[in-house]
Formats: sequence, C-alpha cells, structure tokens
Amino acid sequence: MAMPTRHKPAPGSGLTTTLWDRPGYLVRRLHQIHVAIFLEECAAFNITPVQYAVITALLNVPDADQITIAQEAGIDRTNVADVLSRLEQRGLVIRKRGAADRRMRIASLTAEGTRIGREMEQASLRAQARFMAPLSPEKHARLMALMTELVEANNEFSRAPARAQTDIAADAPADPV
Amino acid sequence: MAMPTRHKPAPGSGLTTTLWDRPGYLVRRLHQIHVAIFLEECAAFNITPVQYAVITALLNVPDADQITIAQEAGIDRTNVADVLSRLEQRGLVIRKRGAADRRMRIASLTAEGTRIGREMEQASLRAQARFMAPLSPEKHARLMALMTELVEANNEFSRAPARAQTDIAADAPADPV
DNA sequence: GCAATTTAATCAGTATACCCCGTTTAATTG
DNA sequence: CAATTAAACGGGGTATACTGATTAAATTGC
Repeated sequence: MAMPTRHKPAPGSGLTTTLWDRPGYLVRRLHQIHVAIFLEECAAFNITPVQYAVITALLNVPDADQITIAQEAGIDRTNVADVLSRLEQRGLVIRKRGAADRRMRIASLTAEGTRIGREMEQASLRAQARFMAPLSPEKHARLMALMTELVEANNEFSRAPARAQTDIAADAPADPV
Repeated sequence: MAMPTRHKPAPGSGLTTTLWDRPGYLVRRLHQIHVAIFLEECAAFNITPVQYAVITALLNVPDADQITIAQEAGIDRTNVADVLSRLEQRGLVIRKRGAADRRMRIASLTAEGTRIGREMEQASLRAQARFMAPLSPEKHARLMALMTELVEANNEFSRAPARAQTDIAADAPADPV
C-alpha cells in the first residue's frame, strides 16, 4: 500500500512548512482514520459516527427538536435533518410536529433505535480503543485533555457549537428535558 | 448562540459514556472548527483546506500523478480527481496524460496556481495560529506531537494512507524538480 | 508473443457538512 | 389585534470522503 514519504518543503517551492507541521492536516487525517475504524467496528450495525452521535443525543434527551439535537451532537442544523430522515427511513427514529410549537419537529428513538443505540456502545468502545491503542495510557489521557480544552475554547466556531462544556456535573442540575 | 450543556449519560439511557468522552467526537469537532477557521482566514482566496493540501503537494512534487498526490496530501484517490478538476476549472492546475504511462494523468500547477499557493501560506499560518491560540506553547507542542504520533501509527487506516513519515530527508534524494 | 494480472483512472452512488434563501408558524410590538 | 420580527424547517447548491464496479494501459508469466 505504498510506503510513505514525508517531504520537507521542496527547495524551490517557496514554502516554509510541510503538511505534517499543520494542525489542520493532522486533525483531518485523525478524523479520516477514526471514521474508517468506527465503520469497521460497527459494520454489523451499518451506522455512521454521526448517526451514532444523533442516537446518543436522543438517548440523553428524548423528544428533542432538531436544533437541540444539533447542539447536543455538535452537528450542523441542516445536516441533522438529513441524518434524522435516514434514521427515520430505517425505522430507528420517528418525528412528529411539536404540540406546543408547531414549527418544531420532535424526534425520538423507536424501540429498535433505542436497542441499537445501547447495543452499539460496546462496538464504539472497541473503535475508540483501537484508535487510541498506539498511545500509552498517559498519552491517551493527555491527548483527550488537550482536545477537550481546544474544542471547548473554540466551541463557538463552526456552525455546530455544541451546548457548552463548562460544567459537566456542576451545572447540569437535572438535565432539563 | 445557545449556551452549551454537556450532559452526563442520562439516568435511563443505559449508556456509560458521554459524547465528550469519545475521541472520535472530539476529533470530528476539531475538524469542523478548523475548517471553519481556515475558510474564514483564507476567504480571499476561496480555497478549501483540502484544495490547499493538494496545491502544497504540487509545490513539493511537481508533475505528480493522482495517486502520488493522494499519498502526499493524505486524500482519497477518487477525491483527488474531483479536487483537481475544480482546480483545473479555475486555471490553477493543468493535467496531461503521462508520456511514459498513458494511464496516468500528470497534474501541475499553473503560474497562477503557484502564485496562489505561495501567497496563501500567510493566511494558512494565521488560521493555524487562531485554531491553536487557546493552548499554551507547551500544550501546543504536546498536542502536535501526540497527533503526529497517532496519525503515523494509524496511517494504514483510511483509504488515504499518507506516504510515510519515517524518512524525511533520508529517502527524498533531492526532491526531483 | 499473447493471455492473465496488476495498476491508474473513472463513474455511479451514499453520507457528511456546510451555505443561502424562502416558507411557515410563533412571539412581540405598536 | 394587526404588523413586524424571530424561530424552526425545507430545498437547492457545493465540496469532502468514501465504496464498489468498470475501463484501459502496462507488466508478468509462460
């Protein structure tokens, strides 16, 4: 599968950096790699990482409107609608109009969706383990801490600002429905 | 912009983890965030991160076939063709059939493409700086090292295995012009 | 020298991940 | 209470990032 070669900035290129010096490149590659591993480990369920994030959000916040799901899962608003319609087609989710506010579309997991969401946890943990396997436990913990810090600090960028991070147990009194 | 709320695994959800505990979630969010910042800083050029990676690859390895570009830039083979055709349409790249091997399509930057590639370096450095700004220099360095280690160790996953990292100056004889 | 295999691209299809703009329904205001 | 503003969607459009099948050219084996 083609042995790699990490080029230095070529002499005549006029560049001073390599791709491997760029955080964006590394982040993009990590994302590609994680998706590949996740899809492999969860092949039996035929669920993508984003679909799993939505299912997880719905396990945590049943009967959520699409914007709430977007915030919970850190996904773009318009994308949530696409993901939900695919999940709905497969019978894992149902959507109905909000009773109080008819602009909303309230999504919830079906019995099947709930079952799959719970069953997938083991597979997703395997995917995580494989992904992080090259790192020692200390490095693993450091990487998680650094990524969390960076995501939290930059949360407002990208159209999918997850609902904060600030307080995890502190300010989540009872997780309002 | 909606204050965030990081939910603990909901009591009845049957889950033991939150999205924020998952490396894949953090990596996906970092990727989203970086793309958003990059597009903002490089708006004047109207070039995406992946397009910039391809341009960088072509600055480093002029006259490359599509598979070589894919390996250099860490992008899927089929995706490279799409990216190149968009760059070609904009006059930043030209493609011709390989003389020796007529299956290949050899891509190279036009004068305009070369100019843009060089001019973008400042903007891309600004994007990097903004992205990493929340971290202290020590943390910045640690995160880069950890991400590099993880990408290298998992390089064979995903259909875009970058050409290694093992030898940087070693096996790049003179960077053929 | 020619069949079998390998390799570089291409094509069709799916799923993210965004943007912009318009429509419907609620909430707010004059 | 009518008019405006705002919120939640929906549709259309672009760009990644893959999978899998197919085509065409080069290499290999015999």
